Amino acid sequence: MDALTIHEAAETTGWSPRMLRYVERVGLVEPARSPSGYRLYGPAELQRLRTLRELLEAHDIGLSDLAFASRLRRDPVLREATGAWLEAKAERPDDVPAADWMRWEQDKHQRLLDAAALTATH
Amino acid sequence: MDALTIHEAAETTGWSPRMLRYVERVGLVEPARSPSGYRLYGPAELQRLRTLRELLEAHDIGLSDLAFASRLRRDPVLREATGAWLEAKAERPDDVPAADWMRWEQDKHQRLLDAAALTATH
DNA sequence: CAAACCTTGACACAAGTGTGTCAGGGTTCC
DNA sequence: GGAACCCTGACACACTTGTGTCAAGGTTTG
Repeated sequence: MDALTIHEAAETTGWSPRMLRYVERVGLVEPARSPSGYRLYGPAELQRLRTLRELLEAHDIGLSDLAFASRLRRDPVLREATGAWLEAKAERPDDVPAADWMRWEQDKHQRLLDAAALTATH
Repeated sequence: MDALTIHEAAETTGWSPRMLRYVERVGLVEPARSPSGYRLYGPAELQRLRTLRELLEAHDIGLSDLAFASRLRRDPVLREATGAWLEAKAERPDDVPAADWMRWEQDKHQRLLDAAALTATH
């Protein structure tokens, strides 16, 4: 099979072995393990590691930022709470007629329910 | 008018004056200024500061997390880039028939265009 | 005009992030 | 069976985040 060890994966992705372990602990790329516990990086993981590098460098963000984004998308309550707070900041009432606003609120609640249902279906 | 100085605002919101300046520098609550440069906190800012405290404590997140969430919602390119990366992680192909997938991709591009148009309209 | 505010800037410090290196001990492979 | 890998855990360091405190100087107000 075509799975690389951590040093090999480091070579082809540009990360250091140390950082591959760190990326794993942050929860962003978790490779399979061999019976004896060796990390095994398959083509999918290698690709994710390469795009991860590009993503971080292109936008000057950190692993923790991405971890938070991941949390945002997994936790609809958090997403709506932060969304609501930030939304108020950008709010310019004349931009949004009352009917649109109410429809938006309604949609938001629906989205919240949808998301909750999704995460509930394991 | 009913605008409070930084110490008064600190009293009624539970933040310290030091932290109110920090919150401002992070870009989350930016009070008006008096002609001589004093910060003036109106009812809107006070309310935002209180809900900000609740939000941070309720979800155990930091100011920087919220700042990143703000950046996410202002920058559609960043949003789609992070979204695409994280999406791949949760991906389970059997959950998503090809037709749905293509529709989703199409919607995503439309959303990206919409968002870009929105931010472009100043 | 002096007390009691306000401003910015700096020093300080704990905790978290990102990264290297090294130690002690298991695994693979020629 | 020894070289060359792998594992976890720890020490170390720089930088960021979140806070407090203090200094030097402007503002407001009794």
